[in-house]
Amino acid sequence: MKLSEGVEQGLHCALLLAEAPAGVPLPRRVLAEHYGLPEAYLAKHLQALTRAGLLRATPGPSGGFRLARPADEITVLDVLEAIDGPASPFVCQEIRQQGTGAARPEECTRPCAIATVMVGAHQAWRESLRAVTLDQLVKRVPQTLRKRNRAKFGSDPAA
Amino acid sequence: MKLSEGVEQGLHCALLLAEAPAGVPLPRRVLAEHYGLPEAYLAKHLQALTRAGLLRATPGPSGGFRLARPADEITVLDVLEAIDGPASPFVCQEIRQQGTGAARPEECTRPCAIATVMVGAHQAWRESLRAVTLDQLVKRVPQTLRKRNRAKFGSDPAA
DNA sequence: GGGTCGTAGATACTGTATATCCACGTTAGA
DNA sequence: TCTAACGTGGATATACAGTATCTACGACCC
Ligand code: SF4
Ligand code: SF4
Repeated sequence: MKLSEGVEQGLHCALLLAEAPAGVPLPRRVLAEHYGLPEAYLAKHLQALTRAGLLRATPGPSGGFRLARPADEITVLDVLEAIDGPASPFVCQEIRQQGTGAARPEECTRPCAIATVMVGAHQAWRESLRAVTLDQLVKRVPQTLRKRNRAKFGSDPAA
Repeated sequence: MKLSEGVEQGLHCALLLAEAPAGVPLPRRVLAEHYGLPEAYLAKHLQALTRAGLLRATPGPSGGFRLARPADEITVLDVLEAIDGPASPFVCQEIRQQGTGAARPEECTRPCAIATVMVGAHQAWRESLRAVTLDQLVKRVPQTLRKRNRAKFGSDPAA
């Protein structure tokens, strides 16, 4: 079981966009260079985030990506599921209905205990990620680093 | 992100062993046929469970696999991590220290916020699985099915 | 109004990890 | 001693994450 590497890239980029002033879109090239990431691969994830309605993309010169909503309305879970998909890592193979010891259909009317446990665990995982917003993450970024980023991307709100 | 298919197979087999009477080992061939699973592949997972100390394997004629401890001392998490490994699905790539916007080492003394959130989610997931034992799962198996299994594997405790 | 550049978007290809299978060696019982 | 079970290693097939490339669109400049 391994989470796509794109999730971390997407989270970092979303976090950086949350740090930057609202009106200034950052092009994917800038994002890629800022973190030393392969630009083509990052493009795929930024598209996924855009399709999910988390980012807003504007083409043309001086275009780029920016958050589609306030940073306190975007959760870590939103970003993760936009990139990695909402599916549960546990996929049922209906083992109980196969082989010589197969259960009869009338014994499978209710979801089996194993599947129930796995669904519960997945929900616990999701809840834990849903509880944190980008806004909360920004506040934990070291002050010195935040200051440098603001200087880099033009912190002047009177644009 | 996808969980290994072997996890479900391992869980079903462990559950069946928990249903069967304690002293009777079941050979892997019987387990495989009971659920219609590829025997060679199942062998790999049963070995993993044995190495983890959850099952006890006895070679030779009338040998097979049985639980190494009582069913109420084996959790779903035990089985899952024995087969799929204990690693967190989120692997850190240290993105923050790369690229033109790299953070300085003195800004990375504490684990970053993103990693913290992911670790927390993983722990929530594990706790949810640790809370359920094989014994509890057995009680949720339909009575008719349980009866059939006992009849099949010899329920006589006076062996 | 037309040309040009810089952006996102879509598509095709490659590499790696997972799932499956097989063949041999080892151990314990009859 | 022969048989039936587990143990181990490696070869093969396949699915998916990761990579590179090409196309379409919109703003800006002339
Ligand atoms: S529903 Fe339960 S019994 Fe059926 S295949 Fe899934 S885990 Fe196994
Ligand atoms: S520790 Fe945090 S900042 Fe560093 S690579 Fe991991 S998620 Fe990113």
